[in-house]
Amino acid sequence: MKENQTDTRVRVRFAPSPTGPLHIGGVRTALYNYLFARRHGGTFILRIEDTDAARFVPGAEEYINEALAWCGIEVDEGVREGGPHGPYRQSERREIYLQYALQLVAAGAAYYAFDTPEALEALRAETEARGGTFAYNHAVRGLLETSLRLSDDEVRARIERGDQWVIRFRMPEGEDVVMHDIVRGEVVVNTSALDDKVLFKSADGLPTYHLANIVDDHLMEITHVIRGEEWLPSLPLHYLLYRAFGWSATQPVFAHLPLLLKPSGQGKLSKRDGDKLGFPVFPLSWRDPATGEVSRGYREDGYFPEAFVNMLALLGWNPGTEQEIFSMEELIETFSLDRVGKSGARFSPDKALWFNAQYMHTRSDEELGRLFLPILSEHGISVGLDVAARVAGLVKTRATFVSDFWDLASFFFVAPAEYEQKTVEKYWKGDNPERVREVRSTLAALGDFSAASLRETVQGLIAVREWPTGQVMNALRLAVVGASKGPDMFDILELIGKAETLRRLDRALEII
RNA sequence: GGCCCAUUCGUCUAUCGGUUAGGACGCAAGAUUUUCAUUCUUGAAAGAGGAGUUCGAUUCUCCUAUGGGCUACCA
Repeated sequence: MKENQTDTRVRVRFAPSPTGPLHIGGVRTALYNYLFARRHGGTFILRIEDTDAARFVPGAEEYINEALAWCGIEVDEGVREGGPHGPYRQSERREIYLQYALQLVAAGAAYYAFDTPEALEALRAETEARGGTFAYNHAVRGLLETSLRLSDDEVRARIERGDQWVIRFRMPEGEDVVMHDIVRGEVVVNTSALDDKVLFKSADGLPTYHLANIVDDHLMEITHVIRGEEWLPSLPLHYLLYRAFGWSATQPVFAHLPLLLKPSGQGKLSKRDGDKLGFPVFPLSWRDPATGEVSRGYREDGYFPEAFVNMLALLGWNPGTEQEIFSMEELIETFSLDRVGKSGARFSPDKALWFNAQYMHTRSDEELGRLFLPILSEHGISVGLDVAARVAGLVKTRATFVSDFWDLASFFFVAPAEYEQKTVEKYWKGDNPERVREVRSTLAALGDFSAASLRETVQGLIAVREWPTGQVMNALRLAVVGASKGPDMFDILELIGKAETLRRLDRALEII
């Protein structure tokens, strides 16, 4: 694959379950699939795996679409986009799975089981009471109500009279399955440790994940399965299913991604973590339809999608160079699965902040001004885009989020209501108030109130009077801004204008 | 419990047997600056432990420890 960088046959899929909002681990999986597809000129498919009706959550599918779109991950084939291998929602493909399950039964690779969930539960409890661990496997399947033991007539009769049944995979005994994974290398598992997984259930007429996944990946001609490490334990089953179907030759290549861990390192990041961790775990905010509980999202927290994607891309993958800032295009050019790490990564909120600040610095003043405008109007400030953009440009190196702008720049629009005590003590002393008074009268006589002119005038005055620059400038800043912060003084003065400047100086001279 | 995966600074990571173990975030100090930032420089900070293999192991093998995943008629 490394040599063959463009291979239009590359087909990858992101296959989430609509059981709630996608968390950042899921977004990362989608991103890696997308990058891999684009890198090789292949196709990125979005397949909705809704085979568990009980866990379906309204709005989850829309959320997935919106989250991917926000990240700039474009779907080539999917529920919305359509495509030659549809439908792309498994609940709409239900007719196709049973025949495949039956094919496996006919081949002796699977069998009917009539045990009720209750009976199984009782068996499990009984085994555990004896200190054992229950597994539906080669050791017990011969004892249970299955087509392996029952006669064909009995099986047919039970099905016809409406008994519930499932089809289970007949896991071979004592066989070493040798698997290959792009990120992990060779993995060997002996089948004796595995159980007979349910493939299809009559109760809802739907397959389980394992069957649906293999059948759909085959039918959709998926070439590479890139998914989370939590799937590694079921890889032997999947290998065996491909073999039982006779599809081993066209079986996809697998890559299991390391998990994203909680910042504490204790456990994988989960949907339920919500924002209990002090940072969002979801790309977009989410309102739980059942509880009404709202979880924070990166978008609503003010992250730029490019920064979010950049941060996520580097969590588990690295280019092998020291470059850290990547546009989507650069990621596509550089991404490769063999540079994906093996160990789980803890998510670092600090690094996410840093990434956003980096993107903030390179955003144009105009774009930031546009984002600043609604915040200004929330504060009752009505100005043009040009002013908002200029102010944004002056404060952006101090900000991580656009939402920081107001705190950093409110003094451009509103005179200080109070003066920071610490700064008053430090700079509003000695001759400083008198000096400010003199600056004030000089400015009052000044015609050209541009930053350049102001700089020349004030610095000229300071030089002539032989004042200590820092003292005067800081006293001036205190009077105009109210605190010891902010951009260049002369830029501020130019922006607020002559009248407002004089007003603020007068007020400071009077009050402080 | 069983099976599987992993293990380099606090965190994300580089290293494809020989390096002063590199970078980034965060932290500390300094420089620049009229303030706050930005930026730049510098610093502290790591190979889980034990056996092997080898002239030589962070790198290969094994054991232990620790962490994680899976072990549903969920995905």
